[in-house]
Amino acid sequence: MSNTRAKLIQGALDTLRTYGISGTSARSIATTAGVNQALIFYHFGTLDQLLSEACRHGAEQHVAQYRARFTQVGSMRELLDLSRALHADEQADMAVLAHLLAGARTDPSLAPATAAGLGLWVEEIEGVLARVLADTPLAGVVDTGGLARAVAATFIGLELYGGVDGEGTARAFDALDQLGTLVALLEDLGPLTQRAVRSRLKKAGR
Amino acid sequence: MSNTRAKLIQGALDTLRTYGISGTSARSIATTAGVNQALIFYHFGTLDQLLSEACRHGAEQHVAQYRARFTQVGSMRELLDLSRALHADEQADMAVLAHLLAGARTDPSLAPATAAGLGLWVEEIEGVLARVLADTPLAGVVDTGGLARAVAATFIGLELYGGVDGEGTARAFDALDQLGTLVALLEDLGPLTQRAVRSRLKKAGR
DNA sequence: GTCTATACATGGATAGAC
DNA sequence: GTCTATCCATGTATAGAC
Repeated sequence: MSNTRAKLIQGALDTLRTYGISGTSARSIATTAGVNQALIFYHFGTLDQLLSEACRHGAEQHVAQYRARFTQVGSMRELLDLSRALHADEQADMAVLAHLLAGARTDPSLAPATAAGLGLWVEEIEGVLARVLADTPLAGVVDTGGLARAVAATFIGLELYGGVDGEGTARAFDALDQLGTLVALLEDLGPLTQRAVRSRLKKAGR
Repeated sequence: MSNTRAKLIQGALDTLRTYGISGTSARSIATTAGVNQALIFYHFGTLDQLLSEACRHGAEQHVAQYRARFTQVGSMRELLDLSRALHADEQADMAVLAHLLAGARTDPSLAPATAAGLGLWVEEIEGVLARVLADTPLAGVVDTGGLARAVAATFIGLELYGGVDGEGTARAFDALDQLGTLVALLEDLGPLTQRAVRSRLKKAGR
């Protein structure tokens, strides 16, 4: 792959993360990438297409980078630790996706790539949830795919919220930790209690 | 209050909700409001200030509109129902806040109003959580303020996610419903079990 | 308070030299 | 493939008539 293409894709990701969707333009990306602005249109045709390709590439890269850690997760506690690490990662991709989701409202051509990028994360999260929840009464009761989407959405929201209230965001993460502890307790229940909780969940479930 | 001011504030909210932050400009707002574009600067000075005032006004209005229903909530199940209603409300304010959060990255002058608007929702959610969780072992263990912020962030994320994947968003809401059922079960525990769960939570809590 | 007209900056995109 | 120069649309904001 051409060097300039790579620089532009990285520049697009950096610009989105740093300046948000409304601070992202062909000129600002070119400046960040240290590349002439006209090259965006030579290599990608339109700005949308650069952003779309950057989105796909960024998500693939970062998901691949975290895949090993995802597969290592075997408990609720480890999943919570990984979430904190993901949020602390300055290079993390969730902020990029958040701003592309916002941009997709004006520019629907961004929607497919954004949905696909988010989908990669959802897939990974779902795999972990299915594994971690398997030993709890929640297995078979809760839709892990839906829950994975909710978790991803929470990340998106927290990433944006962090931009205006860092302290509040930290408190939110702590609270989710505490809530996660509740689910973690389910892992330690004896088989008898497990079955009791499960039957009550199914009965109460809608 | 002047009629034109009101039209512009409503126009700003409608434009943000419909076209997102990158589709929101002085011209697009004026068109939506059916008002001359120059009047924005006569009445509000700058576009930022119109957006900030619209944010405050919108949040105040909608929170007030839902306050009665918030105070009626007495159980986890009722809280989940209210969440669905809030999301189904086309006029709802969360999408506006989501796009202002995205815009605040470029234009920091938007941050205070956005944080304040979100704060109104957080306050309301926190009140309900404190009430609903009081009868569960989570009381005193989980920080309701932090949890309220996490809930608000989830709404923000789901609102944006809904723009690119409506079906996925519906699944996410269903899954949260199912997870909420777990917490709802805690309300029905006998006092003895309550204390047992609580002590294990405190022991496991970080 | 409201309108028209306009100044001026920024943004997407292209032409054509190298 | 890359650069300079430029076209043209859109955006914020202001001046001045009404």
